[in-house]
Amino acid sequence: MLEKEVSIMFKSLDPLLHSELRLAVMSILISVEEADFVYLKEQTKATSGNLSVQIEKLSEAGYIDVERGFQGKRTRTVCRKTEKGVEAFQKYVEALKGYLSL
Amino acid sequence: MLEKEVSIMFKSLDPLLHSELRLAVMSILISVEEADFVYLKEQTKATSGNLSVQIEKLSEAGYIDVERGFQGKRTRTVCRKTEKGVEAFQKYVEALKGYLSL
DNA sequence: ATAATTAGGTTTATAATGTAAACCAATTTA
DNA sequence: TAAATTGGTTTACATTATAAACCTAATTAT
Repeated sequence: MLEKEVSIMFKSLDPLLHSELRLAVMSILISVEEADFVYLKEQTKATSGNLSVQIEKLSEAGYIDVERGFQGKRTRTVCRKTEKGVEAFQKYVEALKGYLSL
Repeated sequence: MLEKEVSIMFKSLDPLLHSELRLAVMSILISVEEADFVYLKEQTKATSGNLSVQIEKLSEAGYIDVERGFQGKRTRTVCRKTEKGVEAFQKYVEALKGYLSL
């Protein structure tokens, strides 16, 4: 009985979300319809390289959609959360609560 | 003005605590006076090697005290949170809330 | 008595991750 | 036209996480 309680104590934390920058990106995208590279960079204070890599990972995982297009003549990369991304985020938050006793 | 709000959005996450296993260990120690290696291993389902390494890191950081002694004739490693560890944990939880909108 | 097994770990080697620095192409400004 | 800026990507390095191998002491089986 005790063992059963124990086994549910610490759910594993999705490694894709358990990363400071990727979590920040998802956090922003959850609360907003879309956000472009420049905006995400400002908000997270990440370097371009790091942000580029982490966006790519979230995209590969299917947690966000990335659309590379143009704003006038300049390139513009726009990101949006996916259904899958939202679910993963919610699940991550629930799992994390087990660690924080929230 | 908006910029000021932005700058406080994502507080940086203590890398020592932003690790699944180390966070689990701290989480246990927060709620309990002391816990030995075997208990921590059971609760976290970590391998001995990984647990050993992460305990050492928390200890080096001054977040926990580690006492190597004996239980009868067998060795027994007991861990306890420190004041510094508790403060770091609380700060981490507060910072994390900014990412989860809790 | 000694050989094998278990308990309680630590050390070491490898794989995965995170990050910054260097780079590139296009655009704008001097 | 040269220099600087924008909007990124690629690459190389440092850090981290993890498992596997190892070690010592104690227990159990032969």
